[in-house]
Amino acid sequence: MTEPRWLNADERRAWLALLSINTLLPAALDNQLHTAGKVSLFDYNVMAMLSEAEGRFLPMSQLAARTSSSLSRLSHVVAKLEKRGWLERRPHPSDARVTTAHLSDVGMATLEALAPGHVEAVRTKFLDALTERDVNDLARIGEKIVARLDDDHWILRETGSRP
Amino acid sequence: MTEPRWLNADERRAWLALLSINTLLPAALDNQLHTAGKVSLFDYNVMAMLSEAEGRFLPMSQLAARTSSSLSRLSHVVAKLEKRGWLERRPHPSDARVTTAHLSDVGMATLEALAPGHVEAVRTKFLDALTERDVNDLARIGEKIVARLDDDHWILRETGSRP
DNA sequence: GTGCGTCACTTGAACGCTCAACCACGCTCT
DNA sequence: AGAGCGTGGTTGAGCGTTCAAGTGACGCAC
Repeated sequence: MTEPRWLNADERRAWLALLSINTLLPAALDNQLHTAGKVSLFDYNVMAMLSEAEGRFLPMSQLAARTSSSLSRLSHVVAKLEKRGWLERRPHPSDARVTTAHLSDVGMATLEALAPGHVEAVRTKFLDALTERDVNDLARIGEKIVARLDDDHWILRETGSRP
Repeated sequence: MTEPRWLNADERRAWLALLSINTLLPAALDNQLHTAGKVSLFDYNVMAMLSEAEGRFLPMSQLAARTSSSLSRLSHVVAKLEKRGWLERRPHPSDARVTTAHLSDVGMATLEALAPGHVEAVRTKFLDALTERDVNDLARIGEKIVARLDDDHWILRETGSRP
């Protein structure tokens, strides 16, 4: 058994910072969304991903991929959002195994009402701290990390421009 | 009501990557720690922070600061770890309001047994994807974000990286 | 020295997430 | 046609987290 390679100063700084961001940033954004409309960051993201999809619907498994979540977690959340009338589940016409989640008009309206405040929060809690170069570096580094965690994550193929 | 400033391409890339990392990285590390010793990443961090403190103890509120957690969350977790014999809570000698959490010898031994595997996982899941320059950039950018979220976070004093 | 606000926690209930089990369907192979 | 396997999704139990409320203790004002 060989001696483990402990972290050096920079590695430790990077890791501790990421760990803190990891708990503080979602908490801050969750907070804003929850006071604005009783929605969690994850809920918001589920609806946002649907709103950007062709026809505003996606199979559950694709939606899970886009939100980096397990199918189980997504299933529970979609059930909750469906009860609120923001989503609807329908069987897939040609493959009876798949369920598609559709964003309803009410859901879309809710999302549009929430979006400006949310984007503003993303800026004030996060992006405003960074220079243009920082943002660019972070995108590059972040995508490297994502690739390491899931080498065919949808992010790595995508080219969009909205939240 | 003015038009919200939507995210540009790089901002969106950075934000989506961070969002994914945020769910994938803790999941991966939690997983390793849980199979190695039925411990969560947060549990591990609580013990690690205590192990690095003078005398291996800290007041609850300072421990909460070092783990970026709420006092409530910490209180529940410390109760759990205390039941396992890894921690002990004692009243502060001069201020009866504060409780100090002490890492026990058993807790320290557990931590030391877990540490090599955990550090290895931090490397393989995360640091190994990055060059030396990436790590440096990430530390710099990460600390900026932390500062924006909590302007006197302990991390920012520890590494002496502020004016 | 007596209020009164604040501080440092703790608690319990409600809610969310994870994990393992399960079901139904489709595909392939024989 | 049927067995077996993989895929897509759901469910419920157990556990973890959050939120709001509560408990003492300190400290300052008067």
